[in-house]
Amino acid sequence: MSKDIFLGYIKKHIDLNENEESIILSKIKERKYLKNQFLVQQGDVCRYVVFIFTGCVRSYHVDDDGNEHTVSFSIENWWSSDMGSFITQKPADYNVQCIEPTSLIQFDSVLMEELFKTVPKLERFFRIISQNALVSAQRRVVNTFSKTARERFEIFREDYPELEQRIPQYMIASYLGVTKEFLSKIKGQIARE
Amino acid sequence: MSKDIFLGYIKKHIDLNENEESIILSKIKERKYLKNQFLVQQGDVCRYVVFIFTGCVRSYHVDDDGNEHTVSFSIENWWSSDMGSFITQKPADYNVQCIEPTSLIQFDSVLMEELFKTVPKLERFFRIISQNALVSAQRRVVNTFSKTARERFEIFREDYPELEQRIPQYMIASYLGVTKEFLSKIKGQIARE
DNA sequence: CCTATTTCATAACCTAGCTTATTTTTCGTT
DNA sequence: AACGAAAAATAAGCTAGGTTATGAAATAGG
Repeated sequence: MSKDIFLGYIKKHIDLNENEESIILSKIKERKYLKNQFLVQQGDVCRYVVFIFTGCVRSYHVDDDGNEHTVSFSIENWWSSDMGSFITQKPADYNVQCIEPTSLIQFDSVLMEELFKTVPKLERFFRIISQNALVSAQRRVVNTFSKTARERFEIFREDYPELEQRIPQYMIASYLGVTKEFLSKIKGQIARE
Repeated sequence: MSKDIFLGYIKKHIDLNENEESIILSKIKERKYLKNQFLVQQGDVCRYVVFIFTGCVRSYHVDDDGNEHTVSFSIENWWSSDMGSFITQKPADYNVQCIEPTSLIQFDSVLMEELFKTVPKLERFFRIISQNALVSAQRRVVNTFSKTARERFEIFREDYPELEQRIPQYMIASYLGVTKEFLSKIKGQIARE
């Protein structure tokens, strides 16, 4: 059952005894979203951190010129949120939108603190998760500065091989930090070789 | 005394009782580095996470073309490390170098786990710290994509007003993701207005 | 199955930022 | 104070990637 996937995921990073497992299981429940539904909209306060069972979710910022910039794609067994807004309860910088029908667990801040209180080990779990996410965000900054758009695209393909098929190309462009026209040009170049 | 600065910093995020405070105090000690000394060098395994009392430390990656890309500047009351290398014990992606004489606390992984075991609340502390760092790393990615070099420079000046005076300009350029020549041009433009 | 809308490809032209080179300024060392 | 080395300014020419525009292909809804 899909809740067990969640437990399994946690247990990759920390140990849980049976009691802790059952506490966690008792508190979480699955929720489904349709394609194109928003989990948060830029400007609203983000109320949830979610863990995804199936589907795909995109976080993106729309800038003053109306251009979209994708912060992350989140798929099976991964997290999503506007963490900055969730923590501070200030308006979100990002839209978080399902780009496929998506099933997930939704954690609001009350549930989150309740879980931390009853299963303190989860602090450790989220520490580890957050550190890993930080490491890859920093790597992305460096790649943006040190690699060409084409190199970044090739790295994206290697890092997320399945993802390219599931996501419209203009979203990938906005994740790489280039226009859709230029990504199209790059693909043309690669194909011609 | 400078160790108290550290406690005060922790207590901004979590509560500590006297016992926990004294455990922490008993385990940490100050260490000093000279200007230009390395805390880690790219390719070595990173053994420490450090908390800085005074001074300034820069983390930067040198790419295949020999160009430097600054990941972060860390000053008073902030952290520094190559977290990816520290966690995985794989070769570091970054150089971490003092750009001023620096006094700090050095945490190796043994000390870190010992602290987590004796003062489990510190897991929470580091979770919060890591989440905040993640939020600003993601914001930096978006800014890199959505703002011009000049705008990013102005944001840098606002975010870290004192820092510009303490750091050579070419390092700021490498933090903004532009060449030193182009940053110089930007400053010329701004001055001429 | 048909149409409307979204997505993608292609191409000509344009610009922010890079390269290379030279000069000037600042700073650490003696 | 004086010298050498590092840092910063300036400028001419260049390129990765953006803009604008148009048409083709794929998708989704009815």
